[in-house]
Amino acid sequence: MTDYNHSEVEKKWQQKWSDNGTFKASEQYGKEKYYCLVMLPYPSGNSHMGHVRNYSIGDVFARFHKMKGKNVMHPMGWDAFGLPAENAAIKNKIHPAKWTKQNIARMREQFKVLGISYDWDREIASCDPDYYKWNQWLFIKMWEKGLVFRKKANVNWCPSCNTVLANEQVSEGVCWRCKSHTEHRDLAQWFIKITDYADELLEGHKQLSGWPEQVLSMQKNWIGKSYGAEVDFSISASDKKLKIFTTRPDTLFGATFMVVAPEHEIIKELQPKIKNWDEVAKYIIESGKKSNIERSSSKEKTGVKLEGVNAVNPVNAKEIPIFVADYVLTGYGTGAIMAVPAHDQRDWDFAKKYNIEIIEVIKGEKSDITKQAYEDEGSLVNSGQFNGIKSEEAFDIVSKWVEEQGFGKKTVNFKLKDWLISRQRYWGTPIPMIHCENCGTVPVPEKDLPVTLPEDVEFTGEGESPLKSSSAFVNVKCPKCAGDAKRETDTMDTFVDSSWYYARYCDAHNDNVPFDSAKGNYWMPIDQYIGGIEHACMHLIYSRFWYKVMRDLGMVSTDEPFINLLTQGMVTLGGSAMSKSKGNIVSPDEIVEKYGADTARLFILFAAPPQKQLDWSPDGIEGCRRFINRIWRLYDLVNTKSQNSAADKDKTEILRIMHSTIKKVTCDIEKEFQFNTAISSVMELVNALYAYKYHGNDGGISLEAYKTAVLLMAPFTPHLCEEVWEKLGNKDFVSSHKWPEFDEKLIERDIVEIPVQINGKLKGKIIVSVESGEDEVKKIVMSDEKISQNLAGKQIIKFIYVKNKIVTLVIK
RNA sequence: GGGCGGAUGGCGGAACUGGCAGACGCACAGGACUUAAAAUCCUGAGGCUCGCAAGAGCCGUGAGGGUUCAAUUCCCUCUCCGCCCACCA
Repeated sequence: MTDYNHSEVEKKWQQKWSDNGTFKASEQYGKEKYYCLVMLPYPSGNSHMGHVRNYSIGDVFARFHKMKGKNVMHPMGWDAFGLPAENAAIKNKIHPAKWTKQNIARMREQFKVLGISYDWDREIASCDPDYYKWNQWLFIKMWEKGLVFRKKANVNWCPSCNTVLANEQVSEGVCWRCKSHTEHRDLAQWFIKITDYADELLEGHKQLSGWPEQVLSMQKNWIGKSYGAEVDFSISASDKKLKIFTTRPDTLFGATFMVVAPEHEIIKELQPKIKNWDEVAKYIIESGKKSNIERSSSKEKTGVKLEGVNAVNPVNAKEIPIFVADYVLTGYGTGAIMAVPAHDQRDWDFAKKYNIEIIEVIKGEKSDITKQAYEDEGSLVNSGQFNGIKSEEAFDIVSKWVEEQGFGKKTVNFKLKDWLISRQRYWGTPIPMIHCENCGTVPVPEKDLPVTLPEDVEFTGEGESPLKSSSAFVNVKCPKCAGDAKRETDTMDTFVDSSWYYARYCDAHNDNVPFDSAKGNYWMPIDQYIGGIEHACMHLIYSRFWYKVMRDLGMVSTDEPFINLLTQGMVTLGGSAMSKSKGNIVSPDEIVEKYGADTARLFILFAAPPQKQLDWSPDGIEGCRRFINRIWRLYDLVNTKSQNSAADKDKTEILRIMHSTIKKVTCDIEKEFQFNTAISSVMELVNALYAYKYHGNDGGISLEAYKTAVLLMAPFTPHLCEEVWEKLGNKDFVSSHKWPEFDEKLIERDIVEIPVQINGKLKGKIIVSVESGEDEVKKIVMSDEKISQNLAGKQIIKFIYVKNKIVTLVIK
C-alpha cells in the first residue's frame, strides 16, 4: 500500500463533508439534540496553536456525540468588534471593516483546513449589521424594563490626543500612542443593571453541577455577597448624615473614626465647614491621579483629617474624627466606613499612624490590641448593654437594635457592580439612543434598526469618538417630537456581542427576531461549552445574566445557558501566553502543511489533558504522525494475511483489549474529558494488533478490532479514519457511523496476576482465578517458592487479601 | 493581602474508591532489514549499590512530619510555580 498522503486525503474528505452536508444541523424536534460550542474567536488575522487546541477539543465532543446518535449542532462565528481593528485603522490607514473581513476570510480558511465539523451555514460575525441589530433591539428591551441607565463614570483620558483610552491602552499611566501622562475624567455613560440579578446569579450555581468547582468559586468571589448593616452617622453641627456599610455591626462601639473615599460627595457638601480645605482638596487631586492599581498596591495608607467636622457615633453619641483616605473605595458599599481599629488591621495601621484612640470591644482568648487588630470572635466589652454577648450572636442582636433605634438596618452588599457598557469607540455596536432637548433620551424606534456605523469616518486616534465626526450620523430628528436631536455616539462593550451569540446560532438568519423561540428552546441550553479559564468571571457572568433577561422577556424557557463547562488550559510558549505583542505566536499552518491537520489535532490533544496549561514544544509531533501511519499500514496486515488462523487464547485476548478500549475511550471522552489517555488506549489496541500473531483468517476478529480502532479514532483524526473506513468497503461516512459499544463480560478475565507484599515490600506475584476466596489464595501464596523462602523462620502476624488486587503479609 | 490550581524519570504525561509508581508517547541505546542511510519492525531502559550473569538489595512522586498492613492519593507544617481578584469595610 502507498504511503499515507495527508494533504490529498484531507482535502478529499473536507470536500465530501461539505458536498454531503454531513455537519449541517437542523431542528429534529423528536430527536435528542446536542449543542456543542467553543467560545468564538476574535479574528486577529492569524490562528495559533491555542485555537487548534480549543476547536479540536470542541470537535471531539461534537463528533463523538454525533456518532452516539444525537442531533448535533456545532456552529462557528466571529467576535469581530473591538479595539485592534481600530488600532489597525489608525496605524495602517485601513478601514476596520475591511481589516476585520480580511482577517475573518483568512482565519475561516485556516479553520476549514483543520476539518472541524462546523455547520458553516450558521456562521455569524458580530460586526455584521444583521447581528448587531439585535444587540440594539435587546438593549432597547432592557431599557424598557428599566435595566439600562446612564450615570457619570470615570474614563482614562489622554490630554494630548484628546481622547478616551481603554485600560489596555494605558500602561504605567502613559498613553500608548503619544506617551503622555493620562488623566481621569467623568463622562455620562451607559450601564446595565446586572446587580438586579446578583442574587440569582449566585443561586443559579446550584444548577451548574457540570461546571468546574474552580470557576464557580471564582464567580462566587466576584459576585461577593456579604451580609452586614448600614448605619447612619450624624455629623456635628450639620444636618448631613454619613451612611456606612459594615460586616461587623458587633463592633459598632469600637468605632473611633470614620473614613470616606476621596470621591465621596459629602466632602464637597461639608466644604464650608472644613478648616483645612486646601490640604483636603490637594489630597483628593493627588489620589485622582493614581490608578486603582497604584492606589491599592501602596503598603502605606495615607489620608487627611477633615478639621472642623466630626461624626457622631449613634450608639454612644461620641464625637469621632472623619478622614478622607484612598484606601476606601467609592465602588464598594457606600464609599464610607466606620473604622474600628481594634478589630480591623487596616484601621489599626491607620489609627497608629494618625494617633487615634483604639477601643477594644471584642475580647478573645488571644487578643492583644496593643500589638495588632483582633479580627476573630470573642465576647463584647465596652459595649454598653451588650457586654458579655458572644460576637457571633451580637451580629444579629446589635443589628436588630440599630434598626429599632432608627439609625440603620441589616443589609446585603455585593462586590458585583453594574455593567458599564459604554465605549467611546467606533468599532462596536452603536447604542441606539437619541438625545432630544425636549423629550430627553429616546430609544431609536424598532423599524429604524439597525443603527449602522457610518463609513465616512477618519481614524486618527485623536479627538473624541470617531463617530462624532460624522454629522450625518450625529444629527437626527427626534423620533418623538421630530425636532432636532443628537444621536448617542457611544458604542457597546464587545462583551455584549458575546453575551447572547450562542442563541443566535439557533436561528442565525432570522430577520424578524433575534431567534425563533421554538428553535431557541430546542437547541438551548448548550450541552457542552468550552473556553478559557480567563473568562470565568466576565463573559460567563455576563452571558448568564443576559440569558436570564432573555428568559424574563419570554425568549427562552430555561434559567442557565451553559449546562456543562470545560475550561481548557492556555497554550503557552516558554511559560507565557502567546500574543502578537510578545511575538511568540506559533502558527499551525506549517504543521498542517507538513504533517496534516489530523496530526496537528492529535498532537495537541495527546500532549496534555484539556484543562491543563500546555507549554508548546514540537517534540513528539513526529510520534503522532507515526501513529497515523501505523493505523494506515495496519490495513495491509489485517487485510492481506489470510493464510493462518490464530490461537483461541490470542483471539480472546484481542477481543478483550478491543472491548476494554471502547470502554476506556467512551468514558474518557464522555465523563473524564481525558483525551490524552483516550488516545493512548487506542495506541495500546493498535500495538496489540501489531503484536497479534496471526492476522487474517481468524473469524474476522482482527478486522473487527481494526474497524473498532478506526471508529474510536474518528473524533480525533477524522480524515484518516474516513479514508480507511472507505477502503474497508464501507459506504457510509465514519463521521455518521454508530459509535461502538462494549460488552462488559468480554472485558473480564478468568485469571489475574496479583502482587504479594511482605512488610510493605513487593516480593513476588501469583496467578489466581478471579473467583478465588481468601483461603485458596493463601494456599497459593504459601506454596509459592519465592514467598516461602521469605517466610522461612518468621511468624505471620497478618494476612490481607484485597480481592483481585493484592496480597499483603505482615511478618515478624 | 484574598481566592483557586499545580509540583511525578532526560521531556510531555499515566495511576479506578488508599492497593505492583512511571501506562502511552517523545528523546535515547541495541538489534533486524539495507551496499549504506532514511523509513519500518523488534528489544531495552527511574536512580544507586552488589553481581560475569540470572538476579539481589536500597532509594524514589517539591521538603518535613503523621495516620495505615499499605500513601502520588488522606491529615498537619513548610517551600516553590501558575492563574484570577486585589486595601471589599
